[in-house]
Amino acid sequence: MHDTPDDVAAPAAGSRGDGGQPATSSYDFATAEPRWQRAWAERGCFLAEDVPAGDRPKYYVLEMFPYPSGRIHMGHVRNYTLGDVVARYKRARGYAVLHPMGWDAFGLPAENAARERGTHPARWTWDNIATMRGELQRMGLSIDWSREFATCDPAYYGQQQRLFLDLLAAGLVERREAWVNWDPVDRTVLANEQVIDGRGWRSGALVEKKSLSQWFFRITRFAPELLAALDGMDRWPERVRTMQARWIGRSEGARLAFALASPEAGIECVEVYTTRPDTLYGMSFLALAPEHPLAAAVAARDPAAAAFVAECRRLGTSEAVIETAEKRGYDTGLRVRHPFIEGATYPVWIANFVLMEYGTGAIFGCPAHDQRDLDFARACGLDVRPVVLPPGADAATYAIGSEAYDGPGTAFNSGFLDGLDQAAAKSAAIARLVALGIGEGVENWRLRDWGVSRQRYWGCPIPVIHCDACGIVPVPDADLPVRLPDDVTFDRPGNPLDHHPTWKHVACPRCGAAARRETDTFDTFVDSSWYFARFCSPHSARPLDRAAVDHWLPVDQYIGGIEHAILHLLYARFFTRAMQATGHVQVAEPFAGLFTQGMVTHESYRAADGAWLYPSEVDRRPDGTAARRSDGAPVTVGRVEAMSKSKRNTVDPGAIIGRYGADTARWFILSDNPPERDMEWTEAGVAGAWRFVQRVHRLAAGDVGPVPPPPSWGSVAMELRRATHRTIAAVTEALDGFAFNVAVARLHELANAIGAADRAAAETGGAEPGGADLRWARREAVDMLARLAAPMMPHLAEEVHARLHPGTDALLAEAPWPEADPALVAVASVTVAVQVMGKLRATIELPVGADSATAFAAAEAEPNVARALADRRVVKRIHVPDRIVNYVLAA
RNA sequence: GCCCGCCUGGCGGAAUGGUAGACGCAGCGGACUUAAAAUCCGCGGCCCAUGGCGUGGGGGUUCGAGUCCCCCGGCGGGCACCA
Repeated sequence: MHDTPDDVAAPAAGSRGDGGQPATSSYDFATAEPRWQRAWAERGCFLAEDVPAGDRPKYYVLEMFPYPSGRIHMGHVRNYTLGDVVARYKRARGYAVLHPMGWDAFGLPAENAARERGTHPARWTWDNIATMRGELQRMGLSIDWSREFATCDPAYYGQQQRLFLDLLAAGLVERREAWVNWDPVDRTVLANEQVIDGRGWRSGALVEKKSLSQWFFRITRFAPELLAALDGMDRWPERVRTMQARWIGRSEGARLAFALASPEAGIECVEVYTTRPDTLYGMSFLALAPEHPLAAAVAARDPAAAAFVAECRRLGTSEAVIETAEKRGYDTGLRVRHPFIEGATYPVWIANFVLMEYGTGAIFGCPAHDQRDLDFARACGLDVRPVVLPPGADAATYAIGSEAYDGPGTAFNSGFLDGLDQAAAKSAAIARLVALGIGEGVENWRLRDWGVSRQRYWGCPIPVIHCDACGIVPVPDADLPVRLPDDVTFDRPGNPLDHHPTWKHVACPRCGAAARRETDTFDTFVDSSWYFARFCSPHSARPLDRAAVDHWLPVDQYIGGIEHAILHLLYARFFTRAMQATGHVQVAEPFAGLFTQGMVTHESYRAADGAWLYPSEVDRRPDGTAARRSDGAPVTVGRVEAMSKSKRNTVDPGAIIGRYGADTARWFILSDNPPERDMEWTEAGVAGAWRFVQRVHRLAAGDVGPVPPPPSWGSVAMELRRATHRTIAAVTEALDGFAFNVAVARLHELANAIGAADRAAAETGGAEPGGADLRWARREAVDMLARLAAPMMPHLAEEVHARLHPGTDALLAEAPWPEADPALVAVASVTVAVQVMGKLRATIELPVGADSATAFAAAEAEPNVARALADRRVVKRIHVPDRIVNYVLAA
């Protein structure tokens, strides 16, 4: 049987030593939580101003906004709890906090729902939003709901259209014919980043190549800045910065033209990009991508070449990735001249490992110093000629085996480059190429422009009109937003906007002739590339209000999943720079601090027939086995892994909150481990959090109202006060460092200290008559427990606060963060470890700041220490005040 | 293959180069109870125990290493023919 809160009986009365006050019954979160949520809402505790009048410093906390898929999941609970702790804590620390919420509401699932169930995407989306808003509100998040928006609202996407037209006018958008990744299942174009292992990131279908006219954001224009700025982003995780740097992929090298010994179909030379111009003397072949124009020219007259090219294309996206592609090639019979060696020529091959998309689609092969070239040379019987001599190697005998050498060294066998180190050889080679007029030093980027056209209905319409006479015409500002039509059908594949009988037919705004609307919509990553800025002035009639964004941006703390390390975060960074260039914002970078949370995991369960079972369908037995609840059939307990619908190892946040309350769910999700790591959701863990919530409630039961300060303090009261103030300091430090699990541990300790004081009080009654000092100290301790726990369990904290401060209507949500009294944090004496040769022999109690003479005397008085030192010569004595004493003995 | 991270009791984890294992979970013992639940208290790394060994393994720096350096292993993640 599973316990529910309702089954839990009231705790025993008189458990405290303060006169036998009966404790109250267990905490009724079900009425308390909504009550405090209403109180916060009525007082507008969490409302921010677009441009605040006061002089409080600003703090913008943002969690990645959710896609309204239907219900919230535990990943959301973790994400939004983390953000809420930060928001509530910073608010208490005196910041004016902006903590908004919205909906990433465009996207394919809404259209899939329309196709599968006949629900209109808008209806489906808005229903989901309503459900999920309710679930988030039950979590008690300190969100400014007056700023809420959904990206599928014309009020939002209309402004996005304005931004787009500004970017278009600024030359940051381009339309061009491009080979695109076509997802045949979703029937849409995918960005390179959305193709994973040759498959669509959402559908999993094998991606095909297709040529279409597309809109592109010119993200490559900002590649240098996007890369350089990563260095200064010290509040981003190192690995995210590394991933982005690699994605942007700057390299330095040379671009040079190889002259063909005899022209082919009018082509006289082949351009090559290389990062190793210093190894040109080691060349043994030139290789072309199968899609290279020269390869096509050869294929046009050579059926065998054509067959090889066709085979590469077939293997291209699919099997080449699955198999560990073997290097293969086709000798075209053509030859190119070496740029430096008079009269030398090399064969031109078509090779399956050369990519048309990177560099120039052709390479020169230097097998000795590039592993891929070496593999290819060995497979095709080509020369291997070393031209870089590793330090210490002998030029006469140095040879390449099965591994290419790409380390540092000195050029040899290299004509005018001989004896130069790598850097010098590179510049000398480039200088010669320039002098010969056949090449130059260049930098190259891996980053591609961002194609944003999607052949979908449920997205933001791209606000342009195609006119046969005028070409591409922006939709005039007065005609914005370009709204999606409601009356669409999903009974055939492709884009419903294109099928719509009237929507796309409009008059050209410029010449008035019949023209067509663009029927493509934006990639939904566009929607999420500026939403954080819109939150600053969500109701503005322009995309952004300069005063508001200048005040609030950048986001001080952004929190979300690592899965967005490249796509979303890079697009948002680009968009911010684009908005800066068009005068919409002042800042260049959107997110000053980034925190990436770990996943929520759970055991998975399988019945004998192999079917996955939900945790709620399974009973865990004390002996570690598991059984299906419905019939007791045995269940196999599987791996602990990320919660997913397919494995059914999900736990419904709504059910947890309904059963235990939001505070318990929040407390558990924070308590078990550091937030950047994966956490395992367990029933036992929730139950533990539930017990602590109840315990805090019990500690605040009974007579806890205001008491006059006592004239003096007994030792029990003083000890409790010290524990309280140490906790204030420790929890503050933990929250500053995102160590929420440590903050939880420190609060457990304070609760333990209150319990210990209660027991001591039962014995001594305190120093003051009637235990006035203890009553005061205890009340302080409970007060601080509630205030320090408030960012994490806000409802119960309010409940306790209200009980401690009867008659006040001040809310804890508006109260300042407590400050530790340094005099109480400081301790009078410390336990100092005594080591002999680094091994612990004793501990001694010393006054704080005791000098070395005192420390050594006390240490040597310890029998264990004296014994260890007996008959040995002490070479050195070390004393680190308040820390340690160590004796070094002669060998 | 390359890059990044991680490895501490039965489990999650804590620990400015200074007493390793805070705090919690699970466990065991006790109190309370007619009984159970709940609650409260206590115990808890390992061993040949006045001592010895212990933070994946091996080496190093240091008076002192979970922490710093080098090598190796394992696990996880990211990128992947980027010329």
